[in-house]
Amino acid sequence: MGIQERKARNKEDLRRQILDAARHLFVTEGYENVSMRKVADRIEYSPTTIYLHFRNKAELLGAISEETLQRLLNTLEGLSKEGGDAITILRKSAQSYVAFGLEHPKDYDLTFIKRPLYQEGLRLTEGSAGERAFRYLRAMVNECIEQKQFRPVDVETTGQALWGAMHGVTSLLISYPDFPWVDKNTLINTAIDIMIDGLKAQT
Amino acid sequence: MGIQERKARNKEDLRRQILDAARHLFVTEGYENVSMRKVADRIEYSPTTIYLHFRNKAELLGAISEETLQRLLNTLEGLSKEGGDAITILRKSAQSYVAFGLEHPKDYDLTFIKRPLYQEGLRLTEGSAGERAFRYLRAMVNECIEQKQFRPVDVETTGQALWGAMHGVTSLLISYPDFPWVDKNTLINTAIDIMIDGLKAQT
DNA sequence: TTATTATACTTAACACTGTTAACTTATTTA
DNA sequence: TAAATAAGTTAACAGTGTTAAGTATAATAA
Repeated sequence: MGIQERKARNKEDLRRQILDAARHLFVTEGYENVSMRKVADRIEYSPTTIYLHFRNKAELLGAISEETLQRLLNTLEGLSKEGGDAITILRKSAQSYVAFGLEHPKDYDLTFIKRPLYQEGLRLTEGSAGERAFRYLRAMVNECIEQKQFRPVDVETTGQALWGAMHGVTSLLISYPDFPWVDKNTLINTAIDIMIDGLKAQT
Repeated sequence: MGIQERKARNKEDLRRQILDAARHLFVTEGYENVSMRKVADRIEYSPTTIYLHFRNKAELLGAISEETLQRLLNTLEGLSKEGGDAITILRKSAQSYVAFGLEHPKDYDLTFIKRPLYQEGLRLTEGSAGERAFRYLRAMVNECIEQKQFRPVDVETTGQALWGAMHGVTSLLISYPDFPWVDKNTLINTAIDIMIDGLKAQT
């Protein structure tokens, strides 16, 4: 029964085309400046064809955001395999998180800043990228505590505070590019150092 | 020449009506679900009248955001008059900042999260609310250093890192209301404590 | 007081939006 | 070969931000 498979493959191909076209347009022109007709034009299909693959424009954005989250997660999970002590991995992860945002500012904006407003975002269902990302963060914090490099703080609270701080720096740098920031790397590393120092065990 | 004054007053009145109607609608229905026609309906004028006071919808949002910024700034500046040592004032300011966001989530969203995307936001011209807010933050950090409660960190970098952390916690709590957050106050105070601990002078 | 000019506001229109229902065409199954 | 399914399109609806042109009213100048 290769026929059904071919059909499924074609359908999947078109879905990919739509996603790629939409991401390109969303990133270059901004979500609200991109119409379904523009996306359709780009893939040379009629606008309504998109609705055979996505319920509406918000769901199209949702699918793109989910892929962004996956890419970020892959970057982060790769890091823990490089080894090093717990704090080093945590620091590198934090740096990578912000770096990802600054390297793909429009994608970060769509996924973490803009998306929640359109679609109650960030599913944390078992196995979702969001859930895996947060489990990764929890494990890092826990490791720092077990290695006695952090004082015995609450893992969940600390994880959320760390995410907050990193998301804050990232989203401000992205959202206000004209603000008179100090050197970006200095700012990022200072924010990370302050947090880590504040969590360190008293010596 | 009371006539011109009356006219100016009427004009100002209508501007206020537009701003109030627009803020109410933006906050209750969301910026993109509010049309210029809806705002006009609410004040019982034709849609085009709004364009005699604001260049376009984004500028209308900009004016509302500026007022929100003013309100936040007033709240903060009131705090420093209550007295207390430098760290206490800094902590209370940080708490107030987040509290403001959580008490007016839609306003915070419009001003700090959503606005930048529509209009390259946050003017820092001499005397603007944004500029005053940042001067206030710098002064607080400086005071903590001079009182030897903070180690001699760079004031500008530290201020920006603090703002980042607070904005991050605030915007995440607002943007992801369904996320399994720990107790909000615990999270907020933990984030603040970690930062302050990380900045304290070694004793 | 009358004619002119400026102000405040409205009507009508343009080009575009997300989305749905109804239709056509091609492909697969019975 | 006929019926059913799938894939894709056309046409339309109700609504959008915004502009140009028009109208009425009030203020000024003659």
